[in-house]
Amino acid sequence: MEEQDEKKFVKDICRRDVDFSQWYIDVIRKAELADYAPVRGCMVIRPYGYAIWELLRDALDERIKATGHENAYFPLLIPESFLAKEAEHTEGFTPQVAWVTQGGTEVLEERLALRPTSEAIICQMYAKWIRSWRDLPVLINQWANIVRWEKVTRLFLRTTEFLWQEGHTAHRTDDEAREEALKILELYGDFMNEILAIPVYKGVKTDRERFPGALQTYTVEALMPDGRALQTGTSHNLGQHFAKVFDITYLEEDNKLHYVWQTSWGVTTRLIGALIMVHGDDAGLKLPPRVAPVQAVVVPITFEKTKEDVLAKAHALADELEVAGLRAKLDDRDEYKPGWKFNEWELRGAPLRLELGPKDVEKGVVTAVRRDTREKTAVPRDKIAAWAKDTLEAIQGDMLAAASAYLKENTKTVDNHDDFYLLFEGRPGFVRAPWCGETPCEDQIADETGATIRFIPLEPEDARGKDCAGCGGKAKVWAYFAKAY
RNA sequence: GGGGGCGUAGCGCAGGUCGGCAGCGCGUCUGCUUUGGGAGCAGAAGGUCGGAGGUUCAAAUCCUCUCGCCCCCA
Repeated sequence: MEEQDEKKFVKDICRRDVDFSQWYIDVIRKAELADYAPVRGCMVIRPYGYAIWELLRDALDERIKATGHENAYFPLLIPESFLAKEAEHTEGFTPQVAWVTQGGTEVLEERLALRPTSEAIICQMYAKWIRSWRDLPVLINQWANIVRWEKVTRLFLRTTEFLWQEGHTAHRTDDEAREEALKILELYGDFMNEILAIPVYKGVKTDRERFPGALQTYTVEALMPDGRALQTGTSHNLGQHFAKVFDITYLEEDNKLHYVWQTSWGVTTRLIGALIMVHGDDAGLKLPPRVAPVQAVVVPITFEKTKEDVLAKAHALADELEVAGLRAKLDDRDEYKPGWKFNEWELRGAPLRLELGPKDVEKGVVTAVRRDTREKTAVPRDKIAAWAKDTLEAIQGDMLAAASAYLKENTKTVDNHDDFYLLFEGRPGFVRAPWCGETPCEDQIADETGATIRFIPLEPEDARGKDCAGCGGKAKVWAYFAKAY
């Protein structure tokens, strides 16, 4: 009976345990977050989905600025010769670059790349702008669109064009650049915890997974409910590779020319994909209050005789919540019944639903329902704003706690080859295992199990004395493996 | 890189083997009755069957070419 009721709530969404990818696509389309565009691999982010993006973008932007960074904007088009300067970078990105070869009727002398990332064009400008040690550090971020010609696409997770934020900084010393890269990693982690309610691991990428052209790539990794890891952010310590090829030099206090030390870092609209997967359930989307476009939806329950009165009171309720600083919305559409609205707002992930009908009015209460627990509470009308504020905070915390518990439960440790391979016959989540540190071994593990090293912890854990879970040789460190998106 | 599926009304699809009036469900619109977990009745609108060419008295259907999209596996 219980289960039947559960199913009745939503039609048209595939159950998560039946087909997770189908569920993911269904939620995106039914909640109107995005739609396929009539262009290969591209999507349209619809108003509701874009509202989520704006909320998380603004929250992140605030943190980026609070740490001394400024926003700027660089061109979409990058001349081929710029892109070709850093060899490893070029090799890494050329398979994915889209080109402009013609302007109007004129064939271009040099093709222009649609930026797959902006190091090339930004470094070119930094070479011009940076003259003296007094110009450093340069701390610039840009919000932009990116084009990467991916073979396989998936809404929000991998599309030909996507939105992101990319920070590009230049520093006087190696240490300062490393500190910057780590500071941003920390910032990303906190942001995902506090705003998105997504717990993450922070760590370093192995050589195999490093950003093309970087000295070191730091990563933020989350776990999806299907047991696959998703990289939700990266921060690169670029060293002096780019400085040397783009000739970004400055005059130090010692009156000598030095190359700058650089970082770059970014997160993308992929975060919305993570939000959907980490928190969603069979009823649809479940948004953490801090990024919910509608935090509290007011649904009036109207009957003919009391309609006018209830509607007026519902209106007043929504207004009062807005004044109290909540993103509240009155759903007074006449053409849908309350039951329909309940389902729709659950599907769209609104954290709180406030029902107001004649019985509530009579008793002086509002019937409040939490999206995350479906818990129903009769809240005294005069206390509703304060209650809603507190409850939204509680929901935010509870959602993080639930996701953290899942991450913890699905992080396992094994210390030998057999257990390791056995685990990866399924999708065990993160697996912590001893590793020898050799790329060929890592390649072989990837070939045989489909799992890759997602990260090595920032404080490497000594695994000497153990055998490598892959090749059986002498292990050096504990690495975290997972099958990834 | 390999494999598979699809293109017909806004959305989801049937029809295709066997050529013969362009269909169904949902949605939309109008009206009335309704409204505490996806309402009911009555009526209406909506089409270059992805595109081009061919066969035929006749093509969504058969043939050739072509464009596009999606999914799965590595």
